[in-house]
Amino acid sequence: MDLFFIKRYVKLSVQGGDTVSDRLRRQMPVFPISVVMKLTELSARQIRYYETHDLVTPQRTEGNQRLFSMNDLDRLLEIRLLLEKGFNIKAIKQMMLDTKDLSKDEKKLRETLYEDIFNPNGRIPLNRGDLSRFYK
DNA sequence: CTTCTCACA
DNA sequence: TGTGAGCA
Repeated sequence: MDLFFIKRYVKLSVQGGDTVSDRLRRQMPVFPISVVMKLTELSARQIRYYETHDLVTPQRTEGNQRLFSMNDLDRLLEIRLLLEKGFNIKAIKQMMLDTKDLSKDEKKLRETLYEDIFNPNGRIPLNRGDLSRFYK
């Protein structure tokens, strides 16, 4: 299945509003790894591997089984997209870090980066210098 | 039967 | 990253 189709589908479910209940709904741990595998087309190995790198943080059941939320799902789809764009885990980790403690210029650059990267037909019109900051 | 962790002919 | 062992 086309990644952008899946992503759009998930986005519809993920979007919703910005009310407290909406946020809670997006954080609700409901998907077992088998469902996440099908929706993201990632292997269980990959999904668990990304968790060890703190790219996603699914909750656990009493039996220690992972339960993913809508947010987790959306995040995994972004990871896969970035992977297909040729970024490695370290780079992706840098890009997906919380942006709250970044400078204005840094935020602006990151926004531009994301717009380019997540454009279905888009290339990544960047200088090596711009990109290298994510490979530290 | 599904998922988990760990380890590597 | 894949894959299989051995549990829960």
